[in-house]
Amino acid sequence: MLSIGEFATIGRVTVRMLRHYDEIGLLRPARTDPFTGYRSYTAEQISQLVRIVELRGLGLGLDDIACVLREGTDEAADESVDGRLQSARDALERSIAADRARLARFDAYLRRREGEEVMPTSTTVTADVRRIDPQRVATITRPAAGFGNANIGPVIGPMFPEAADALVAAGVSDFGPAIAIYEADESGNGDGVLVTAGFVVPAGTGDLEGLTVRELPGIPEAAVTVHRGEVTGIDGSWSALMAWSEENGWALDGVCREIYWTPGDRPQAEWVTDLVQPVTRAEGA
Amino acid sequence: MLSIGEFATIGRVTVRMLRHYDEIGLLRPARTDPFTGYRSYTAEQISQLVRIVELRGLGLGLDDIACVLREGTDEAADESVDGRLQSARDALERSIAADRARLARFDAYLRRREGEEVMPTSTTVTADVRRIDPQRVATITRPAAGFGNANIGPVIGPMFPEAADALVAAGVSDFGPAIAIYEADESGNGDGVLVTAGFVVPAGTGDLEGLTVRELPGIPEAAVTVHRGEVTGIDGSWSALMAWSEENGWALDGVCREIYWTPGDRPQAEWVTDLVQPVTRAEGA
DNA sequence: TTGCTCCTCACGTCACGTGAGGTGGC
DNA sequence: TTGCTCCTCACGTCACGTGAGGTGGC
Repeated sequence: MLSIGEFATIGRVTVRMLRHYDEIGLLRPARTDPFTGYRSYTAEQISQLVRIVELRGLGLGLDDIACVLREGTDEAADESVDGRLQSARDALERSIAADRARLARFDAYLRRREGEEVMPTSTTVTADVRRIDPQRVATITRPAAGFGNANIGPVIGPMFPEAADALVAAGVSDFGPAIAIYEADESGNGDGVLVTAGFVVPAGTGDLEGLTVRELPGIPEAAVTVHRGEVTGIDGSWSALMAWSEENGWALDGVCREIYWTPGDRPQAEWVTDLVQPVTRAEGA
Repeated sequence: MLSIGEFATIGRVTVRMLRHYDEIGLLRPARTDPFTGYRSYTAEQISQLVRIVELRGLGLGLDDIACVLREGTDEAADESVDGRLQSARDALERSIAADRARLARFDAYLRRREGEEVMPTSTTVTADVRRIDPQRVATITRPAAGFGNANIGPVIGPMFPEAADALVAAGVSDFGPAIAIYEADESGNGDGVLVTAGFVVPAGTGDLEGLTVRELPGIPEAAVTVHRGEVTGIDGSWSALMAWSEENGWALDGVCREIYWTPGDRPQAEWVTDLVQPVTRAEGA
């Protein structure tokens, strides 16, 4: 019989860990003195401990380890053990992939920091690249003569109240933020833009009179920044987002969107607008 | 001014996270109503939140993030921020390396499991590969005619009491477990073995009369199993360890050791002995 | 009045590390 | 008596998730 200290030394674990394994029933000492509480282990238990240490080293949780150890003696454990091993392995792979992506972003961040130190007068944009989930939207689409707030503004202005009225008329009152999408219009002289404006509606919303309901696909990687205040200044934020994307090694890839988070009854100075530009990793970046 | 719910929606974080950031002082709302406790945020604070989310996505802890955000306004923060970023990046790299090693061991473990299912009668050895730290030992060395317990036993038997007596005579009484090392003896007919036996002594122990004190180097990767019981059965455990190493894609690489954990005054049936064999990853494994 | 948003505690997470305070055998 | 090992609580870790129980304005 070995004392807890001897057993811990041989197994290269701490005494505290052995007490913990006892407490959760993972590895009970062969004997516990009923008066002093002293734990005693047998030499045979070393192999159990070695297995626990090995499995823990693979990243398994103690409950999974308990299942693996019970294998062969407990039918319920037998059934779940393969699944538990598989999901632990999956978690490990996901963790590696996530950490690698993190490291790439970290290095991009450090390069940007360097750039700012060298050239501290450059416009500091707070932007990042993230995944955008699919959204269902109820919209109106109209042509405009070109990009830029001067062309877009007068066209899109009336579209939001119209879309909101149509939604209310159709009995939908719990719609989300306003959204705008800009696509090149190839039917005209080539400079035209198709302006789509409307509101996010709950998933599963069907057709609505006077509105086009469609599912905007999710975007795996989109450069996103926030524009604050008057809509007249939005061109500058778009330029800054484009510049930021290029500087950080992202290539523009797809149709951009604007999401107006703030209700229309607030003063424009308080508006908060997401600018969303799909991107892909640029070659050589 | 934005309510906590609006601010959370725009920033794609939970309300609970904003309360947490308020609590730890990372991001205080622009205003907190003194009577109701309601938090209000300004549109300008969005950029702060975006930065926090971005840095958290790089794996930084909230205290590190606080430091980065204070940069430029707080000299103490300025000094530590580069170090904090560096150590966060280092941690990320280490985590990736550790997870990759884990994954490799996981796959080796799964292959072994497969093998056991196919051939459940095979001897099940509980062994694993781990790092062995350097140890200081006080030893005696003598030649034996060959490997195996029949050759080694009679030679090594008297060496432990002799070494222990010499240690006590030299005034060292707090020595650790007994240890044995076996090296091929190239001075004879080629079958001979140099048997080194002694005890682990505290780091820094100097020369001792009648004993050779030396530093055993650490081993980055060693296959280790535990032999339980009589020393006469130790050959079988060694064979099993060699077989296990080969089956799991490890090539033997270096001089093996035995570590006798159990004090000599216990019956041999209770002895616990580590068998340690340095290995390297076999080609093609 | 019903819904909705907001509030403040406060426990739970995971596998122990780390004292505090005390006991038993050499 | 001094050291050493052992014991049982019980708090702390990290960044929140998740109720419980209650309030304020439409």
